[in-house]
Amino acid sequence: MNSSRPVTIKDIARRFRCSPSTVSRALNDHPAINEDTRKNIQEYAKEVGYQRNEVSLSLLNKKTATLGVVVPTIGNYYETAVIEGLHTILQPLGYTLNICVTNENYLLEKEYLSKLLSNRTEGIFLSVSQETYDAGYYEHLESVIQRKTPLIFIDREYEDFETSRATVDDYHGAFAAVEHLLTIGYKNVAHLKGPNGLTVSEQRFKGYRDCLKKYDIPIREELIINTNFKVESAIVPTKRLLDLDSPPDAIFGVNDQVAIGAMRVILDRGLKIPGDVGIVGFDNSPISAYTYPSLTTVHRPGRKIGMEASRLFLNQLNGSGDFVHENIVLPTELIIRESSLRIS
Amino acid sequence: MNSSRPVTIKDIARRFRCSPSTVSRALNDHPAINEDTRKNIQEYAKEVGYQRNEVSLSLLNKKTATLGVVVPTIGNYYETAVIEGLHTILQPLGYTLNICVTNENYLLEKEYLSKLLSNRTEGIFLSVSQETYDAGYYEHLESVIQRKTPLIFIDREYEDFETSRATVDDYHGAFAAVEHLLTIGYKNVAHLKGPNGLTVSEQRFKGYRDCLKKYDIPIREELIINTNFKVESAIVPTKRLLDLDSPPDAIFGVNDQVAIGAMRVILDRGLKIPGDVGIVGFDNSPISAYTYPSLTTVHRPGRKIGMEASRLFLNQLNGSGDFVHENIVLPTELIIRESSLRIS
DNA sequence: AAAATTTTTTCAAACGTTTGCATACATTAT
DNA sequence: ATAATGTATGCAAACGTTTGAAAAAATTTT
Repeated sequence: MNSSRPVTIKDIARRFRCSPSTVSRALNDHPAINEDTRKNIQEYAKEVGYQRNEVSLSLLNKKTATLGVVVPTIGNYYETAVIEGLHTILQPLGYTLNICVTNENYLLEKEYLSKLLSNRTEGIFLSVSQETYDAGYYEHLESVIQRKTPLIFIDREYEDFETSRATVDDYHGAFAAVEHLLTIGYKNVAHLKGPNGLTVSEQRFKGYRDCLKKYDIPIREELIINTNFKVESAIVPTKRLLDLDSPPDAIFGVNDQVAIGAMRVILDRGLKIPGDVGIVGFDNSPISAYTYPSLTTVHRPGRKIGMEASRLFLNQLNGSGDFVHENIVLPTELIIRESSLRIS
Repeated sequence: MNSSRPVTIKDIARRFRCSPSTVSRALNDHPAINEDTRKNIQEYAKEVGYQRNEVSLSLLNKKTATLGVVVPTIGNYYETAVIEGLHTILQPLGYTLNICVTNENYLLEKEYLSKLLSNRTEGIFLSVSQETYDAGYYEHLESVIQRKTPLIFIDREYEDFETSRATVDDYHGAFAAVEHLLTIGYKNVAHLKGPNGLTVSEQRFKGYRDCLKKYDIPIREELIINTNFKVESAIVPTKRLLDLDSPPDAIFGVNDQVAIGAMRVILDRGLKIPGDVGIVGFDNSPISAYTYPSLTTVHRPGRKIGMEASRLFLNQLNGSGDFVHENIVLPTELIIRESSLRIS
């Protein structure tokens, strides 16, 4: 059993009866190294499977080439699209993404941030957890700020925090969705809302509300019911909506999952979509184009958000001390499909 | 502009005119430190936001408490469930998961593995990319083996590799799915297959094939068409199936996405599900319970796979040199829903 | 052959932390 | 007063690598 301690530069130096510096230089193609020495050392290194210890280099250079991505979940299409976008830009620059999933849990988020800092992560992309938002905690961010580690908020942000942000224009996306329903003749639009407090939920809700206002339609509180973004969480609320004395003739879901859940309940009642009830979702997840009926939805550019967030990070990194934080808001796009095509 | 170099133990030592050792001991509650000294130092450390540099510790202890999770994608429910399972077991033990997405790309997979080794990751969970599988490359794994870094295969494995594995019993899952279709009266079962070469694809295909054999049904090559797991990739193949002179009366999709795509095409043709065509998917993704009609599927225990894989890793870590690799195969479960309930 | 130049190699410090051992100081027992 | 004990701190090495400066070796020029 040869213990498998990784081969170090010192081991190689011993083997060639030279100093570690020589080995280091030989491996890095330093010009001031004899051609033969270089060749021999490189060959031997390859042979014994030498791999340089990046940990020691990190310590020396105070650079880890690692970035933290802290998100509440990776269960939805959107988050994975964001990660893909980050990846697209940052991987080629040599960065490793350390993806941390908080499960909407404040304590975990705090722990991850602390760990990322301890590991000298060079930047953090953060989409705060629901618990964090609910409780209004933010002390755990202080240390990130204090250490001047670039911090980029994704989507869910603290409004009173001085950092760069990349967000989707949820407000206008929601507005457009509801306006679309109203203009083709739906009168009573319900909203399956996201969890209270989260920016995405609230912005979409505002878009819904303001659009109704614009068309002089009174807000009916009973048409607004909370969900938790998951498909299951739409079932009971939709039933409640349909059981109302004056049920809605259209539903705007906070995301596609919820909209799909709602569709199911509606179809089960023998109602027609879009004939009896119109449906609009949010996200433009791949599945939304293939449900039956296909789902009208608001495209949310996750990949672009990831790429923009990367750009924000890079700007902040290269920026001077008095760097002004940027706030990117990407537009959404209404994708009209069958679930809202009223055959009048 | 105070440069934000992180506070070190040396800085604190200078401040208290003592040695770094004392500070280190004070911060770690070493008994041989004067109570006052300890208190003062700890207070000051907190005040200036000291956070110990884990990089230096990693170098010293040759421990990084980091594990690599290398997967082809995180876009599907299953993968995220696996990650959740890994997380559930390993996070409480202090491990950080470094999630690397290869996008089914061999070069990226290779680069990630090399980087993980360079960063002295203590273990690697690997689900090999399609390209890797296709090409039959495996040199990039040699260095992992050589360094004796625990390597756990998840689902997609090289059959000729000496490592621990956690896989789902795709074969029997597929078999059960097809048997279900046959026993309730479907005669011509088509299969929307996954990409060639991948274990999951091939095992499910084998289950399909062997089940037909068991029931003395001849294999019709034209009823087996490839997809790439994505919902879009099922559209054209399904159309082709329906256009056959003798079209299938049931379709077994390699996963839920593909099955959902197929359903859409079938419904668009005015055919009834399950009346005219029965459908079964694979994965039991959350959405499958809420499609219209709901989808019969094979439950794939992603979370459990993650937890079992963690266990395999821990066993290997604590195991002696002559550790025997384990091979865990978890059973699947057929979930019968509407899409295969023939109303005869 | 000595001096000047070029080429190649080594030395030593640095990154931040921990830890066994030595040392200094204070206290108690002789 | 001296020796023995106990308490608190410092020294130095170690982890693996890079790099400026010094040194050594080889080569060229005078």
